[in-house]
Amino acid sequence: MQITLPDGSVKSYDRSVTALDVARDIGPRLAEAAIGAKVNDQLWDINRPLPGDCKLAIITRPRLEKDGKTKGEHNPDALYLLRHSTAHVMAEAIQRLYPAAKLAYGPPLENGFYYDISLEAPISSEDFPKIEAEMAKIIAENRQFIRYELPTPDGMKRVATEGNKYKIDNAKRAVDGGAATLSWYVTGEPRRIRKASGEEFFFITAGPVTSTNTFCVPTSALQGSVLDVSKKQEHVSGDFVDQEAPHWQWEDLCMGPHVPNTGVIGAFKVTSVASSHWHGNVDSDRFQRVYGTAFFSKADLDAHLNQLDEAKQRDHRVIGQKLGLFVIDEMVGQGLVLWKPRGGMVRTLLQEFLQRELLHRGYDMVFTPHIGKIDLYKTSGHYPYYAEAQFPPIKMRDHVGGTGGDEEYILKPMNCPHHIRIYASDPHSYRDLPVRLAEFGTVYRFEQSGELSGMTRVRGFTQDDAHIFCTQDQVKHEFRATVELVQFVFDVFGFKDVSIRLSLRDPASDKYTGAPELWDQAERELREVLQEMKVSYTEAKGEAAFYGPKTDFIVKDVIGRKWQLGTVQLDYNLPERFKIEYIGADNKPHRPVMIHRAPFGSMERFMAILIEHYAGAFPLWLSPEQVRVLPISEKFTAYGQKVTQALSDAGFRVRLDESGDRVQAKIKVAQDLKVNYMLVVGGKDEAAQAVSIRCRTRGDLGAVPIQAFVDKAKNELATNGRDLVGL
RNA sequence: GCCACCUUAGCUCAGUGGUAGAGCGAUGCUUUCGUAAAGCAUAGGUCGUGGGUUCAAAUCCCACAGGUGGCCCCA
Repeated sequence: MQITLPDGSVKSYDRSVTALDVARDIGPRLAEAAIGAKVNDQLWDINRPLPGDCKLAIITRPRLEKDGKTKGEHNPDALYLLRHSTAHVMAEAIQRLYPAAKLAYGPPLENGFYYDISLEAPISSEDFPKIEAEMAKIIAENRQFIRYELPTPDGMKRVATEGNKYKIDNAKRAVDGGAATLSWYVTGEPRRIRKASGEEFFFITAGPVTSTNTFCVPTSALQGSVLDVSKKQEHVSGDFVDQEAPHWQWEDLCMGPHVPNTGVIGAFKVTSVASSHWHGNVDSDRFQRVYGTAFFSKADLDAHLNQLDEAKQRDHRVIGQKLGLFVIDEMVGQGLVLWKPRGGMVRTLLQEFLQRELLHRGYDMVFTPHIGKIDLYKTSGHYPYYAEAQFPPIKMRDHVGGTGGDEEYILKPMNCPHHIRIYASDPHSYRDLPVRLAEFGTVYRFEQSGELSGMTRVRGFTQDDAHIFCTQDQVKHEFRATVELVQFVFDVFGFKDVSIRLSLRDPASDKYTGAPELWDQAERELREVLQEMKVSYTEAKGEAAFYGPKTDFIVKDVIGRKWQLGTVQLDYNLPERFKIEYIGADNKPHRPVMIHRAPFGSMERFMAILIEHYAGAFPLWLSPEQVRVLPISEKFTAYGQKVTQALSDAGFRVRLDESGDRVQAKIKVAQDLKVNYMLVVGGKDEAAQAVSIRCRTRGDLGAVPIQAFVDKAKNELATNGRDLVGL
């Protein structure tokens, strides 16, 4: 057997070996730290015989710093194994506490793991300590994870015997996916029984012993952590001279792999419980989804929990409240955002910034109303396709005209139909194209109540929307220009962790409108442009808009949820539905192509992410309050007013703190509000006609003449923050 | 929409069946102060809403509303 190690060296064996055997041959310290392996880039149990010639990398537990934290970066593979194993430990603990619990599915996650479990009574956070205590016992017992495999017919029989329909389903899926065997992991060495003849057997049982869920194998069948069950017997007869008392033994149908034993789990926590559904289907069985996380050390866990706490402080809902940026008022309605003056200032600045950029890039601004007649949306396809996501129609009767008919309007769920009608209001020559119509257009969607969340998911929001009408020849150029616009915008705000998703239709679904050939063409063109631009992206089937494929820009919020911000969508369908035209060089009518695009996505969601991105500390150009003047006592209020006026005249957003507080208190207040610069003014400053600058991050920067501060601050704006005041 | 949990002063929160509390904020007075909270005083609450149990409910039960975490959804 030829084993190729990561450094390229090769080890040869003429016998079956496990990754641990190889690790031992390399060095005792490696073997000591080894908890798993990667075999041909696939995770593998450290004690499982290697499959033959292969590439092998040993996964070790991390080295710890003096303070107990992992040295350097966490190894995702090591954490994966650890958390997958901890999920088993938690499931066992829950089954011990609630014997009726049926397990469904328990994968590791980026920051932890969960297990979907069917329980008779729901559990709550009050039950966590009990579960954690039970887990701690299992970990203290330092039990081995032992793997055994059964050929699929035998394996299916075994899951059927256990009678857990979810596991039966998991097994069926594995078999349908081509698995030749099914594997189980036993937590802990099984009970041993010994016959008078000296033969020793493991007595394998799933959960509490019954007549049907047990079998026996000779103890010699345990090699490494793998139990060879090819010689299993349902019953062993004869005289037993030594028999361990029946004890609880736990196993789970599982692909693995796992860490070698439960003792590897250094620190863990059950973090939350929520509900989920079998196969994600609402009409199907409901599970308790119990979340937890695990680390190799207590210090790592504490650091992680601290980080979560800090993230909570960065949450836009928390900061929005603290800084007075926005409020969502019960009396106004769910999911309807009220932008308070400070938030409104930021939004105005965002709009000014983008609008300047759009005008520069050949867009025209338009305005359209918030409602439209229902036929408009029937033509566009919104109404029949997404009726349940819209506010119900407003019925109007024409009393004055007496025509007697009812007219129905809906709050617009999208701006495109209105923009299409603007396009259609004039004849167009190919010479006019592309036509780029932009609007900060407010739309209303009746999102499910359970989905609403701060400013990231709301029922009324304003898209920084635009629709580009162009010829087929112009599509790729225009599409590329819009993607570049989105990239430009994200760059201005310093968003680094952005993923690009090419959202395609799911050919199996019937929720899309338009001919498949047009979809294929649009999807092909988007893909080509992204490839030409050499941007990395992932493709997501089924994520397209109902009228066309799109390129979405996804960012994460502070608690790790992913949100789509910018989007660029290619659309052959709406021009067709509205039968819009332009006259080509051949003097014949042609159908233009539409591109929908929104760099921010919506003002609300963008603002939410921006608040979290900056932790509320907006850069000078975006700050609702750039400067606050702080007289050291009320005696200097008059001079403070003079300074405030000078700054205001110079175009800055500035306030004077006229309270009777001491300057320390004024600073505290201004710091908490994340004001960029505080100007402390007292007798010395007045005498010199100066201001003492304090920066919210860099503290006291010393005194300068008023005009000098104005110039420095203007320079900071002009250089987009590269030249900071005080440097 | 579904499941679980939560809702007490403007904000953050304590209060597990027996007369509603704290800190911050607000207001007033004193202090007139040089870089992250001066001192004192006062006001502010039918404890989300409605119903029920009880001699007695912020506290227990039910319904509704809103929020949070998930699920489903997401043009």
